[in-house]
Amino acid sequence: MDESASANPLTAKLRTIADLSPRDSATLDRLVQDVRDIPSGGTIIDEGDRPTRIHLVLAGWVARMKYLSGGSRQITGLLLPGDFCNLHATILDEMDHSMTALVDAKVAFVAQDLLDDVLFSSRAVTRAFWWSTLLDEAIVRAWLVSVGRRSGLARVAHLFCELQVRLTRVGLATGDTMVVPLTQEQLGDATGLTSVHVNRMLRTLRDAEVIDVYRGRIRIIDSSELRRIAGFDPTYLHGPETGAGKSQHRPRG
Amino acid sequence: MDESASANPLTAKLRTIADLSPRDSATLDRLVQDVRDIPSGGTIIDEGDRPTRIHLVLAGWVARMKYLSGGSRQITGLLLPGDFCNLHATILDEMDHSMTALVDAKVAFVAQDLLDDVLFSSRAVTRAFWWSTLLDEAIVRAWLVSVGRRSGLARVAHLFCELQVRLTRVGLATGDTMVVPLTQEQLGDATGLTSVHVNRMLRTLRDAEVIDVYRGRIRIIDSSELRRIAGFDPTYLHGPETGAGKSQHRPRG
DNA sequence: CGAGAACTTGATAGTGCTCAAACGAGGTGG
DNA sequence: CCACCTCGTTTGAGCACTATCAAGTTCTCG
Repeated sequence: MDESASANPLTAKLRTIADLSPRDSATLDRLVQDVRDIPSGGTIIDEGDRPTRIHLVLAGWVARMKYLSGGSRQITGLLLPGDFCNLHATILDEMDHSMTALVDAKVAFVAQDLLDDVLFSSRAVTRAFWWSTLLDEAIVRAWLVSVGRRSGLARVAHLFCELQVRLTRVGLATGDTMVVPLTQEQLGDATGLTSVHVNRMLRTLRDAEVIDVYRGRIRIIDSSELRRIAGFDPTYLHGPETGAGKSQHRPRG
Repeated sequence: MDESASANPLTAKLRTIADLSPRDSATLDRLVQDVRDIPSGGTIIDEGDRPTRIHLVLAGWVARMKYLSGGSRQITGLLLPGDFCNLHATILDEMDHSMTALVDAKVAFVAQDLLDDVLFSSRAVTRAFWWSTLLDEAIVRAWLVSVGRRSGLARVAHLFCELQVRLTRVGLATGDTMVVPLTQEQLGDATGLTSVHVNRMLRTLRDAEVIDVYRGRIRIIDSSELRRIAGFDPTYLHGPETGAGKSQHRPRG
């Protein structure tokens, strides 16, 4: 959208921790060649497919999801603009989950060779890509912690805290408001809850005047209270804004 | 233990998918220089620490764990011999979780430079390391699916199915029996259940004559029934033994 | 043999699920 | 412009899976 700077959200994201030269930035733009529009609900790659390209989300939201035989499903990751779907997926035989666009999305399809070229183009870029990979892993682990050990209310709150940080990094959230185009069913699939229960947790957060939800737009009214409810410690997002909220863990037994 | 072949469980694991030359195998052994004994319950690296080395488990079991402020904790990964704790962790500022030995363990501490040397020593090794990294990610995601969408019984069963495959790869399980030195509380921390409930699920599996648990040793009596209960599809472990159980997912909505 | 850790089991409570129905908003065709 | 249809949200009632609390019991090891 902004033509003066790079329109590449990946650059914005990597700048979170890396000092990218204009040349690095230009190199990253080389990834954006084969851009495809994926309509809302469209599949980018399906379980069982053999991956041949790497995917980079440029616009819209994409979910990593796994369907179970009973018909239920779990969203194991939300990919925002600037996020990759598996940097080296082409090494694997077949996909064990699928990637679906949750809203109309733009996705760059990148050949592994091109990716490798870019990846090793400079020390800063290599390092930034590794950071990005480790961040993705950290996010999945944080989700596992949420789903395994937090209450429904805390899970929903925690997801919002995370999204606020991630969206801010790519310029998609400013201040206290962000667009979260997820249905309550999708929120449930991401947090391991049912849509009915998500609805009740949202109402609780609204009644407590912690957040305001209106038409896919979330306004965080009381950020510190939201983080308290969530037990949110941004350390795992490994950014510069981490500061403040250090964890107070205490080993047991 | 077996002096004739490489005593390096990493080699055994990577051979699952890679054709490693004797030279590759020797290169991998170079990682095993600074080996430390970690007693049961000992911490390898703690939340908040700045990682300076990569860790490779050689013997024993190690858990990735995250403590929450309420005192509860979630195990987000079980590292068996041959498993790395974060190939490039040194890129990150500080650990967002800790690594603890669940039994007496031997862990190789590897400098990032040495690791990089080995990593790029041959095309086969580079590829094998990537496979290993992607596998780790896939396992976390599978745990997330379990905890988010499976019943307590299925979660416990699924973990056993996974461990059976992983232990077999490094020669620690033969046939239907494996040593699983986890307390019921630790099983609970891994599956998002309480120790009491784990106990009941184990009893259910035992009463159904699906598994036999005795003194930290598990014998799988009815493998296909265990996999049915778990909804286990080994595809995510991306090995050659994947074969048989293809998933039958059916997208919804 | 004693002490502590881990396992078992029972009773009770509660968080979150299931089933059901009504309501609201957006889109489409008449 | 309105009827109608669909998808998503909202709310209620009842239930079930899993947590919590509380003893016992068994195992392990010094």
